[in-house]
Amino acid sequence: MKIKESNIDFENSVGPWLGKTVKVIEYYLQEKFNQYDLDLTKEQMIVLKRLHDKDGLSQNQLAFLTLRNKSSLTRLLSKMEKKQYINRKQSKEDKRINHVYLTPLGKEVFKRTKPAIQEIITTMEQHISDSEKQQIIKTLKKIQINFDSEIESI
Amino acid sequence: MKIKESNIDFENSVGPWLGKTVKVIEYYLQEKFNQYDLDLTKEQMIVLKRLHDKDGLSQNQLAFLTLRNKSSLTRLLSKMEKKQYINRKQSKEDKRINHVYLTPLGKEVFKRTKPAIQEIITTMEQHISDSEKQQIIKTLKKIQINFDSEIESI
DNA sequence: TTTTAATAGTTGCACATGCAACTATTAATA
DNA sequence: TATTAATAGTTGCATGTGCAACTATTAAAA
Repeated sequence: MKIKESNIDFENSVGPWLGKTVKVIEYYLQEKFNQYDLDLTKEQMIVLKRLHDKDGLSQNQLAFLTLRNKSSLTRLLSKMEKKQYINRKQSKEDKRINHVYLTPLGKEVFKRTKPAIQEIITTMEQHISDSEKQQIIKTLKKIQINFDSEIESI
Repeated sequence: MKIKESNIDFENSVGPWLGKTVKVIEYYLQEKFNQYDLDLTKEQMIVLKRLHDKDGLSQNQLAFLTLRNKSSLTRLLSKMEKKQYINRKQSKEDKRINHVYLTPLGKEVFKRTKPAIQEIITTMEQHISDSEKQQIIKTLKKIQINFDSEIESI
């Protein structure tokens, strides 16, 4: 008689599927950027996008919006500043704060990402209906909320 | 009269949702490992898991299975070897190949990850029905296939 | 008002990553 | 068999990451 094993069904859990999917997307994204001769990492693209939405954000706000540690953002910005995509300006009201602005070059580079991004979205969402798309987003939101409420309760 | 803008709906695309969800999961995962006093990164955990499934894999196979570059795996293994979780043995049939084995310590550490992993899965899948779970995995598979066929055709 | 907190950003440290060039070894071809 | 090509793994280089300690500045409390 075989005793039931209490093995964890890690493989059939959602986690690994998510992880792999994201890896595939990221790989393809970088590929596209290279095809379009964009001197840009996906992380830097996200920063450009946020600044395009709202220029002059503080580093803190930018770190929050792009879901990264402030130290990580500091270094990301340093590289982008060296490439002349952004610049920092110290706030006059509060000297602790740096406001971050897109340069004309930064704006132009962001504009040039658009067709690449569009292609990626098109590729990704092939054969996926609109309701299916809404459904997966709904589930992803649920997962995030599951963790959020868990983390807050610590 | 307002002309329709051809802006990309990046925000409502599935990509960013996936990215954020994975970030949240990874954060929580590392948190749990610390709680359980596991001297382990999530990447190292995945290697342990693969070796637990099949001991003695080559580095090449392991890199493929864990979805990473072989150079990245080399360094991951070096750290794990230093921590005595694994060891490399050169193949006698083909001296280019290293077989990777779990040490007793590695096995023990992997065993100790199980409750942590179980908690994460439980948290993650709260309020998510089984059919919903099957649905999201199905959609994720579709996305992967979308990219795979795109990449192959290059 | 002086002292103490909190906040914004930077830096050292350790980790993880992909690409391309490299070494050693094995397989394929001339 | 000698030469060439392919393969497995390592290393240099540049990138990105979080944590904790640090500086400078501002806000709050004694």
